[in-house]
Amino acid sequence: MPELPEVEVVRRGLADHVAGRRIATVTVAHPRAIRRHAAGAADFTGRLAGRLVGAVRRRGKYLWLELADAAQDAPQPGDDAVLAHLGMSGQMLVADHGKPDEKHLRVRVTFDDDGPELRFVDQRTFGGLSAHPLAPAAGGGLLPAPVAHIARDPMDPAFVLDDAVAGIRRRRTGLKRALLDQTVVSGIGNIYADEALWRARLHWARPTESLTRAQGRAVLTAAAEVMDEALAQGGTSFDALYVNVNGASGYFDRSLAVYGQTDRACPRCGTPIRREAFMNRSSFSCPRCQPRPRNAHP
DNA sequence: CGGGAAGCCTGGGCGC
DNA sequence: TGCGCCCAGGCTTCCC
Repeated sequence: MPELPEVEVVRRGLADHVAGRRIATVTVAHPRAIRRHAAGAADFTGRLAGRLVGAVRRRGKYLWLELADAAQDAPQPGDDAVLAHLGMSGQMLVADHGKPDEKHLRVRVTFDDDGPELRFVDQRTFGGLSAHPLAPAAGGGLLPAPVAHIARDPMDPAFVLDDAVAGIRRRRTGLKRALLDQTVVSGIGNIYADEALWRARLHWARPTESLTRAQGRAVLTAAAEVMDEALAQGGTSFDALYVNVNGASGYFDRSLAVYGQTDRACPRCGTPIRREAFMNRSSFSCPRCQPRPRNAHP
């Protein structure tokens, strides 16, 4: 599932293969893929056609391509950007024209240089594309409107660890819910939340109100480290014509300590990893390293 | 207004 | 073999 490291791999791929090129045509094969573009498919394609792709930005799991008329144009408030969220199964593929269409091709973008096209492919259509004007953000920079409420992620140079810790401790919920809340800290999904909790030896149901500052720093530092490691491995797996999102977390799945490791030995103490129900899905943890707190959040 | 849960999707895997 | 069910899960929307 694409979480922060996987989206960053895609961002880098787009920066390498799409930035600086002028869009020729845009075809929407499945309207659900642009459902977040309220003005509809014709408006979406019209806003992109003929525009030059500028910088490729990311915050948390959202990424966007700035659009300009000329290469020397610096982005201004009101300029359009193409916003993408990969959801569960979204892929950005850079493909030669002759390559057969993928079964779940949703949007095709061609360029006036006749080079490889950009394809948005998404089996489960939880993801999608939309166009939005950039607007000045409270914390600086220019953001598309749907990203305005998303907190900075741990790879952002302006990320402030202690502010994120304070944000978690202000919540009144379980620790994992807070880690998954993209308005507190962004980029963390189910996989990296479980890995970070294991590294920090904290249980997912730990009430945030009883979390110490040191524990908050530990779990967020662990999240940043595990995502850095995943990025380093995921970055090795894409080639020139494939902007990598393969639906899994690159090669990093070999390095997961707890996620999906039910009944396997904890790498730290050997105790079998347990799986517990959490928000209609799963949490994986070590029963010995991460004992359930007495005051566990329900 | 904050917290929690339902709903959106499809294909792989499994039991019968 | 084929059907039905469960599971994966990020985000928006709705309700309390």
